[in-house]
Amino acid sequence: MSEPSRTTPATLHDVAREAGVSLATASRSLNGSTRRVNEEYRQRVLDAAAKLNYTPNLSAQAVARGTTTTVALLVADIADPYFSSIAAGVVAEADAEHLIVTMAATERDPERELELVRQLRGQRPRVMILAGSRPTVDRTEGALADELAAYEASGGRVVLISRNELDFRTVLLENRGGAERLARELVGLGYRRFAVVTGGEGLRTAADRLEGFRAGLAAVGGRLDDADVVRSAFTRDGGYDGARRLIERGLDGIELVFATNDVMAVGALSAIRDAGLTPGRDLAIAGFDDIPTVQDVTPPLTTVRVPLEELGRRALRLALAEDADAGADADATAGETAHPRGGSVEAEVVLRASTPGIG
Amino acid sequence: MSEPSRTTPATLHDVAREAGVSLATASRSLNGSTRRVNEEYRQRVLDAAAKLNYTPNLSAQAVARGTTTTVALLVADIADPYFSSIAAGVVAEADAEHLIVTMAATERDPERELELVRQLRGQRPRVMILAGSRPTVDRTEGALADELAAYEASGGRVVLISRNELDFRTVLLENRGGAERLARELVGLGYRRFAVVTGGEGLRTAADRLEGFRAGLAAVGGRLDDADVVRSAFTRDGGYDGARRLIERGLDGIELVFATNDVMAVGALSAIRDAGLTPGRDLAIAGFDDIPTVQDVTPPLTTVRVPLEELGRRALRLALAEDADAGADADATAGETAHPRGGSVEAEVVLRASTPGIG
DNA sequence: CACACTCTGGTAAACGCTTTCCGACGCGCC
DNA sequence: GGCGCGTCGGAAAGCGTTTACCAGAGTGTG
Repeated sequence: MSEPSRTTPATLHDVAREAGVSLATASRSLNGSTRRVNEEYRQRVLDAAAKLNYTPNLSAQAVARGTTTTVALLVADIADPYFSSIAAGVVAEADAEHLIVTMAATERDPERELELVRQLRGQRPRVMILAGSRPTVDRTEGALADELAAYEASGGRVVLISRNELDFRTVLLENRGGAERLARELVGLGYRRFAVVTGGEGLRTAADRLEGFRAGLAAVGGRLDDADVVRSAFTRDGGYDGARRLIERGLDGIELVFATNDVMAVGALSAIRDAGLTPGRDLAIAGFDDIPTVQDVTPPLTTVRVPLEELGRRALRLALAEDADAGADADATAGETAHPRGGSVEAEVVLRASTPGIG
Repeated sequence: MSEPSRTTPATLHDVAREAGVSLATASRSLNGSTRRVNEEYRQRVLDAAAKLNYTPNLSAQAVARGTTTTVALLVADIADPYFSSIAAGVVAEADAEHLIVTMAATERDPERELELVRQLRGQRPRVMILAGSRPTVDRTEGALADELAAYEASGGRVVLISRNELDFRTVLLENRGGAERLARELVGLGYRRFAVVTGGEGLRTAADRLEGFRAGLAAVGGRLDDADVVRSAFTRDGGYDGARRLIERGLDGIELVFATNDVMAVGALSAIRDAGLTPGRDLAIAGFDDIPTVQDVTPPLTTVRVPLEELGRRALRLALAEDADAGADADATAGETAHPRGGSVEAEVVLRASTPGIG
């Protein structure tokens, strides 16, 4: 019991010695090797490992096996409910697969994103998941694509979430379709004049949602003037700011403002209220994503539900599934054959009190 | 240009060969070694590395150096704004220190937490941060403590966030004090009869907040009957449920309900509204944490502001700082000497419309 | 009873790095 | 001109694993 509190963790070597077997046997007993080992030895090893509180050194295993159990996840902002929900999904699924996830935040900066990808590549993660879209035009895009391609060439798997601008496995969000249906439903409720508060710099996701919304309105006779599309940061404060500007400028008949994501919508909601208007009555509002919050604000927000956590799970599954998929030496002249897309996660319009029926 | 798209990432060996130098020189050129290397060689190595798109294999470095650049973060639930904000702080700080953070979710299950700690230990992370308290009484606590102690003995650093029940470095949240001041302020506004909706199973954080609240009330003559403390899950739905039960049972003079965290408060808010009451007027409500959402609900929630992201940053800084701190061989007979605490992050009462002045 | 198998332990060679140690070289000094 | 010293490349020994390969034992067959 006078354990001298050794300062370095037990190594496999220690376990082997303690159990009186060779390194190889110890290794074989402790992990799922194809080789069988005598039950007695096995037990001895297990006991020794328990006694020494042995944990395999993952780095060493990675080096020896030439493969890690890591998945890297890149999001724009961890505190944003959109991303944290996705992350929760990724982590949950990873856990089920005994994978470990490392996370980094791009802070919506393409340069930073590129930098992080480079850095994360050093981990040799099994898969790399990039969530959150980047500007539609962006001068680092080529570099990012190259970096990711190099990563895939070396056996890694890239999955993009809701950003189809690069040619990799992607789980798509039905941004366009969801927004289009939302537009139709809103017109069905009697709304005619719309405004949009959306993310700045042409984020792909925002652009798709806007486009879908436009298309939906066009189909059923809703009106959205270009002047009534205001751009701002893709955040809560951006939403607040956008709505404020809209109101200050004069609503001039606008009945409903569509914020291209819920955190913006929530900000917009507060802006509306702060302007002395009653959201829902004086000015209706709708968002996109269905983050948990929107059920608890007043009025609850009409939005387009996206199964965010499922999005994350799906992304990881897609990355892993393809391992089987890759199968034969698809390596050869695959050439132009696009990567298997992950299909699209469907979005569902959820009408709530923020867009009461009118007329 | 007929690059045959090699399938394995460039290794240091490749770089050395390409540059026409030895492994040692290549290694020395690419990382901050103490040894100087001839500028010409250095440049050759750098060029070769760039040309081959070389990224050092972090696992191999870890094995060779005997130390990683990883920090492990354990939270209860990634999608919960409380934890995701803390995580954002940890990640931000880690990034500044060129550390990589790996994240896992305990899902509020002590067994799972213990399991994760064991698993994560395999990574040999430089520091391990545990956020979120666990039940005050819990039969796995001893095991957890042992596991963490073993980890520290092997050179790792444990930091606990807002859970002082174990003897490790800790960033404390001023739960008790904050709640106490909140109670005083509320009584100052004219409230006398209180109820509390709090987390079940005796979570430490929840318990401290309740205790502080009680103490504050006691000091200034507020009334909180034991029967008016309802327990539920420490989540949004738990808050909803708790408030609902309270209301169904009959308010009987209760003027204000204090939810021991904001996500519960938000749930409670909805419950109040769903019960046909007007929050703030018929029943006031206050929370704790000041998560972003509470400014956007109606009415905005009175709460106790906690700088969550700072909490995360602080935790990591504490872990790293102590490296210097540990200094001499504090190893010896430190014995009862408590770990250096990280001090307490202060909490500030924020009064909002959900608790208007009365009387 | 020799022989070909199948099993299963152990030995040692990887894996991709870092770092210690050695030795070559250039320089200043007495 | 010999010698001590400082500088800097390279060879090689690790780091903690896994795994290819070998060897010995047991088993069934002709």
